[in-house]
Amino acid sequence: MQIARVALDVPLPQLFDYRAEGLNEAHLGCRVLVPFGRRQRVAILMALDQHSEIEPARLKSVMALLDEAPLLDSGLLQLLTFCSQYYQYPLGATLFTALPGRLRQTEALREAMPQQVCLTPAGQAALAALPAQARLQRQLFQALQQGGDWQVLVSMGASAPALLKHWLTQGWLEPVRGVAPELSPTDGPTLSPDQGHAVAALRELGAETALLFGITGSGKTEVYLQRLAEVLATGQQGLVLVPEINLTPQLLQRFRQRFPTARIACLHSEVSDAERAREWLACQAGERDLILGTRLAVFTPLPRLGLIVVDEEHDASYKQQEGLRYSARDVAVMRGRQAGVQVLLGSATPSLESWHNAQQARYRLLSLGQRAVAGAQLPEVVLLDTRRAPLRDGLSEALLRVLRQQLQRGEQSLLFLNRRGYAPVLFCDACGWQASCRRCSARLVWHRGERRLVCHHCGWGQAVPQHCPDCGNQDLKPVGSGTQRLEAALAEALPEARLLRVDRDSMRRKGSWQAAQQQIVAGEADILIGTQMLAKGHDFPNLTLVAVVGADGSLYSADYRASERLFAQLVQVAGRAGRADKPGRVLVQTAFPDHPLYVALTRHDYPAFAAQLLAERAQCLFPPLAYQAILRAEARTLEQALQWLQQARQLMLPEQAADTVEVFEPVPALMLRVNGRERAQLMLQSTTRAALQQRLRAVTPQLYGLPTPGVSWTLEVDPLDV
DNA sequence: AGCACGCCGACT
DNA sequence: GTCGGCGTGCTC
Repeated sequence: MQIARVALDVPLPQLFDYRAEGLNEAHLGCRVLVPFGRRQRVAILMALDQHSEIEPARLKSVMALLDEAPLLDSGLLQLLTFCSQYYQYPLGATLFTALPGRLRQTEALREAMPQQVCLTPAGQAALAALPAQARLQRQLFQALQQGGDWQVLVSMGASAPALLKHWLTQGWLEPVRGVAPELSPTDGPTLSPDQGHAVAALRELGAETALLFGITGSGKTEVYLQRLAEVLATGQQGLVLVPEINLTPQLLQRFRQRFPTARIACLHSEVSDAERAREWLACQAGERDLILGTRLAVFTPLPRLGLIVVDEEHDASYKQQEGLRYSARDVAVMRGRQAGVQVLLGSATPSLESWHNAQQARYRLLSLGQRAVAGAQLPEVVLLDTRRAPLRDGLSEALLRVLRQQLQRGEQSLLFLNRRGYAPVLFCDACGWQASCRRCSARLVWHRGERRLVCHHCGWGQAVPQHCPDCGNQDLKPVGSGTQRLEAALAEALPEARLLRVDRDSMRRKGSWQAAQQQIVAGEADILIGTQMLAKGHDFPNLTLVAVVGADGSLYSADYRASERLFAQLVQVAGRAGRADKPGRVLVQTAFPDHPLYVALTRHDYPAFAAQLLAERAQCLFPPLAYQAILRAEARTLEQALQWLQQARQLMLPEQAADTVEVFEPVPALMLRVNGRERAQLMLQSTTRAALQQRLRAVTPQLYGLPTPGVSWTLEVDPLDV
């Protein structure tokens, strides 16, 4: 009896056995339909065997084979199996996260329709003598003489879809395999010496990982383009990952210009399900040359993969924060190693992980020192010491003065504050009460425009109270500033300035971000007030000043990664100031002008800052000098969560004292309550990745056996937030 | 994750 | 007397 071992999209750490006839090794990686519980589910065939541990009476049979050829090739299966192990996430659930939604479900199993079809010789023969009254058929036949676009053909008549499908099954039509066009990249600009050197080095490097370290404006993208051109020219596929969908349109445009004949796939979460499935299949069939996408694109099947680029590799959005908690950057490196292709990580402020790897010569470090455009200079960074200057609504007089000058000169300014709302705290002077969320251990943020207090963690909101609920005091004070308060303060201080606030609240409506960008480029705003959203990648030619306020909060945060992130953010937003012909300036309002982070920032010296952070991390034994995994539990009460973790800890403790994995005591989470559930966590740490992995492999299967009364838990390997 | 089964409160 | 709450257990 033949046994099919299949993976299902369930959070269970095992595979399931079914009886199966007529399957062979060539079907591994194909989808099958199986009965599971009371329903039928799609599964992926992982192995064939003659024996099963399951007693024969309990074995059900595979109902159908859903694919002729494997949906996941052996390389991807291997990569995903590795991910499942590394991230301690069930194999079935891991495989299914790599599939586009359309290909995961029982319904919508409809064959993805081809984009282009043509008549086969058999079709020519069979359809040549159509009766005159079969008008639609004759029309279709006529149209098909030159080969046809499926969408166009289908819309030629009401019964056209059915007819065409019938002809396909008869073998009278066949999908046109996309023919790889001659790839003739249009000439790029002349490379700077640094760029030229980097491209040459990458060409020699072979299947290794390189870290391209280049300051803003040094032309990292041009290096990617050159390398991609070389890869495409040999008929291979290039995979380019970007952190956010916001960044894809402009990069896509640049790719289109440079590679006008390349077939480009765009894969990110805003592409519709149907489209994503279609593009995914086209990539798999080798009918796409260049793949541009966000983190999920790292799992795209690419039979001719030749190069992986990870742009802005330090960006936290490469980390998935739910389900399979993978880092697309790390998976990309893994995939490159496994597929024998080069991986190119690029950043102006590399993650400490990657920087450390480069220092250890695990990655090849390539630096782009100067700005690529001749004459362009780095913006001057000036610190505004606020220790003696009084702030009004978070703004110093010195800053207002500079903004006024900008106005007079007719140049744009950007005021950067990474905090939405009017004020992050609403405070009662009389009794010390603060507005806080009922469901989370977080303070409510006052949104003045909406006249509401909003929790930024669970979204819960309430009207602003007229008086203190504890003591009745009517004078509740906003403490601290968000973008709304800055906007209000500026409107008062600089009434003639045209202000534009750009944050998640003001850009909620679809298309408003695009409209805002046009407005900015058209010079219809003098001062932009914005969060993170404004920091990334957008070039506004008339923007010559970036002012940063409220950054100090991240300097002495409990989160040891906060300063690393702050530095990256400031470098990024500073990069918005000034372009080729207009020098830019960056002002940072701070009470700690001597802080090494700011000193490094004024000197544009990432390496010095990174060296200092690495020294700190080494001293405290934090990543990247240690490897971590975190086990989180949430329950109705903290006690339940802690108790469950305590049990888990007993399972996880080392068997021999000499083991190098530390299992810390469970502790309440920094954000104790979210959404009415209380959370606790337990940290595992080791100085070697192998030891940590070994322990996890030995121990996580047992976690599934632990009774979980009212407790839900997750395990995260290489967590970013601890 | 689904989806059953199973045992206790407010409703036609 | 039932409808339905979600606690517990299973899926080859």
